[in-house]
Amino acid sequence: MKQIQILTIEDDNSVRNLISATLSMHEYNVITAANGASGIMLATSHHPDIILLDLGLPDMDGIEVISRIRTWSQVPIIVLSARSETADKIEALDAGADDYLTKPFSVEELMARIRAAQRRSVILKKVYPENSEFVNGKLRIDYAAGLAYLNQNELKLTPIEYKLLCLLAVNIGKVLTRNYIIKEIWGSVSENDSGSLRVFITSLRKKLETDDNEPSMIQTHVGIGYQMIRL
Amino acid sequence: MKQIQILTIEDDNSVRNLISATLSMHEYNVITAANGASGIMLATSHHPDIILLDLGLPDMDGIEVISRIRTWSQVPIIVLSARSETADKIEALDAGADDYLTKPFSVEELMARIRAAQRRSVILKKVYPENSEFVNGKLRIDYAAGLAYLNQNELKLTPIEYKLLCLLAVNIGKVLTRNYIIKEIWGSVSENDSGSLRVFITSLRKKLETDDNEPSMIQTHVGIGYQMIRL
DNA sequence: CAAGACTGTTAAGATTCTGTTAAGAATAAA
DNA sequence: TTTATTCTTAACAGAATCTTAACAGTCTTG
Repeated sequence: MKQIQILTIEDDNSVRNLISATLSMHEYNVITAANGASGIMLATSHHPDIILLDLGLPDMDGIEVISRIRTWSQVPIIVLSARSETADKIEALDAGADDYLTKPFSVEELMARIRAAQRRSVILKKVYPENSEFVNGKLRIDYAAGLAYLNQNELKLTPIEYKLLCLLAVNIGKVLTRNYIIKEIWGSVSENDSGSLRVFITSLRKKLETDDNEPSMIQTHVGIGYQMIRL
Repeated sequence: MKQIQILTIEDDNSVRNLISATLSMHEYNVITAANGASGIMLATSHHPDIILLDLGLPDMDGIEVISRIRTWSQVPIIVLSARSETADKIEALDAGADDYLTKPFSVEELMARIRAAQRRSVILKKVYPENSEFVNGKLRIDYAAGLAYLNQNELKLTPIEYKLLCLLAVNIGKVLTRNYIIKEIWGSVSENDSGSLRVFITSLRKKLETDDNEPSMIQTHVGIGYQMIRL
C-alpha cells in the first residue's frame, strides 16, 4: 500500500508543525512549504495526493496559488483559513478549492475531510487506470485484478509464482540478478536461497508453456539471473 | 450543456422550498424527497448529479442513507445538518459524505460548494455507469433496497454477510486481498482477524449454493484472498 | 577434454493456509 | 430481565504451497 503524500502550505510555524505531526502520526507522508511560491514549486515537483493551503500567505494571495495549481492539476485542495466570511469561502471554492475549513478547526474534522478527499482521488485514479495491464505475446497480466492469462485462459499461479512473474514483467527486457529477485520476493538477504528460486522458475516456465514449441519467455543468464524477453 | 440534476432530501418544508427555489433560479434541475426511503428511491431511479442530504430525517438515520447510496454510487453527497458537533461531521464524512454544512448556512456558500462538487462529478459521471442493481447468474443484489436474491428468492443475510457480498460483487472479477476485505468491512488493520472472514465466506457460500452443483461463485486464491467470478 | 560450477527437474517432507464446525461472547430485540 | 440473533474465537482435518535435497544435465574455463 503506497503512502499518501500531503503538501501543507502554511506560514505559521506552530500551526504547520501541529498539522505535520498529526498527519505523520496517521501515516501520511508530509511535505511542507512556508509560502506560496515554494508551495507551488513543491506541488509541481512532488505531485502530492492532497494539498492543505492556508490562505494568509506572506508572499502571494492564496487564491492565486489555487488558480496556478489548477492550470495543470486536479489534486484535491483543502483550504484552511482564519477568515470566516462567506465571500472568502466562495472565492476560494470557485477558484478551484475542494473544501474550506475555518480556523480554529478540530484536527479530527480535518482528518475526516482529508479522508473524504482521498477517497475521491482514489476513485479518479480507478477511472484513469495507469497501465494496469501488461501484455507480452500470449501472456497478459491484469495487475488490478491480480490475475494472469495465457491465451485468454486464466493461469492458476501460487502467490510466489505470481509475484515472480510480475517482477519479471515489470522489468521486461532487463536482466535481474538472482539476489535482486530473492530480495524482492523473500525480503531476505540470505545468499544461499537460490534453490527455491530455481524451482519456481521451472514451474513458471511450465505454466507459461504454449503448445507450439516457442522458446521460453524467461531466459537464463548463467551466473547472473533471469530475464523476460519481449516477444 | 446538459442541466445538472440535484436531489434534495430534507423533511423541513420551508428549508426544502428555499433550497429548491434557489437551485432552480441557478438553472439546476431539482428533485426532492421528504424522507430517507423515498430519497434512496429517487437516487436509484434518477441518478442525480449531486445529492443534498439533511441528516435529521423522520424515517431513518441519515448516515444509513449515505451508506446505502455508497454501496453502488459515487455521486457527491453534501450533508446539511443542524448538528455542529465534530463527531457528527466525522461520522458523516467517513460514511461517505463529500461535504458537511452546518445550519444555518449561507445559501451562497452552499452554491459555491455545489459548484465545487459539480466540478469533480463531471469526470466521474462520464465513466461510471452506475447501476443500483447487480446481476450475476442466479444472484441479484438490489443495492437501493439492501436486499439480495437467489433465483427470485430473498436471501436472508446478516449485515456482515451482506456487506461482504456487496464488496465482492462491486469488484467482480477482481481478486480482493484478505487485508483489503478486512479493512473494508471491519475497518481495522489487525492482521490476525482472518478467522472471522473465513467463517463468513463459508456461510455466504452455503447461502449462495444452488441445487445443481455449480462451482461456487466465490473462488479462493490461496495466500491472497477471494474473488467473485463472472458466470 | 575434463573438472568444477552452475542450472533444471523431480519428489518427498515440512510448513502454512483454508474450510468447517461448534461453543461461548456480544449484541439486539422482546 | 429473557430470548434470539449475530459475531468471534478456537480447534482440527485436509488441502495447497513452499522448501529442501538429490541428481542429471549443461556450461565454463583451465
